[in-house]
Amino acid sequence: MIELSKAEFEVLDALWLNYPATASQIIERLSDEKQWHEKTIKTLLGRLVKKGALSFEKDGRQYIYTPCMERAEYTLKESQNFIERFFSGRIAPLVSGFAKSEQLSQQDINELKKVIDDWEKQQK
Amino acid sequence: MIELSKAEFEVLDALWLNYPATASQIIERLSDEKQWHEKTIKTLLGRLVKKGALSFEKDGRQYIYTPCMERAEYTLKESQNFIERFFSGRIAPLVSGFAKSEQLSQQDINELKKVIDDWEKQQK
DNA sequence: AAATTATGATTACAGGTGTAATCTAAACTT
DNA sequence: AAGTTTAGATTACACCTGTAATCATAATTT
Repeated sequence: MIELSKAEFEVLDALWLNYPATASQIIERLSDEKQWHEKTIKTLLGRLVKKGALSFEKDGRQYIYTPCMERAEYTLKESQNFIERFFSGRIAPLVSGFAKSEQLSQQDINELKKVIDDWEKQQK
Repeated sequence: MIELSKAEFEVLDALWLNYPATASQIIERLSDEKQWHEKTIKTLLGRLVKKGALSFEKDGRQYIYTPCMERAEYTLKESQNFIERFFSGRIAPLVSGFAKSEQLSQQDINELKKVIDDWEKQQK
């Protein structure tokens, strides 16, 4: 699995919003939430390329970046990894921990029910 | 939140198995799964103490370590953090990602149903 | 054409991390 | 009592990370 740092992920996440995109577009998108210097974001873009998380094409002297994987694919791997590390690979204990500490809303419950429902339908 | 590295967490996890415990007991427990040198584990214990994740009492020249928090408490915080970062704080999309990629077993579904059930009962 | 600007590349630098080795002193052996 | 072992403390060191600044160069402006 490609290992991304927190900051690297946030840059990639800004690209996932809409891609391909140039560095300046990504910087623009991040400018609301983060106080990062433009140089910082460029450094992170470079590291993402080096790690194989992004590819780019040249357009004049600019680069046009594209993620090398989909967000869902990446977050799935991260999730598996997380659940393996903290809950021996079982997902229910994670949800159960939320329930016990009153972190679940009725909306969460409804959404979870739907996921279960869909899963069962799909099993037929 | 106390931030622990991967390796630090694994050492703490070995202590959570049964505590209080001495360094040598922890080293013994980890010896099956990890190829860590004894010195490495001692370094990690020291870092855990420094970060405030462990406390200890002296017993002759040995230390007897105790975690400063419960496992469930720590994993809950990590989970919240994780879900915030990758799923904007919503838990259902994480579970849904597992479902879509066929990572859910019937057992997982049963366990999830029980969590939901218990939650609903508790709401009365 | 010269000056300025903007882009990516390279360099910087402190603090965290994995992975120990060495040091120091107390406890145990002989 | 002297030597040896062992526990924790200190030091080591390369790579990762956050956070840029500087450099080289191509494009744009004047």
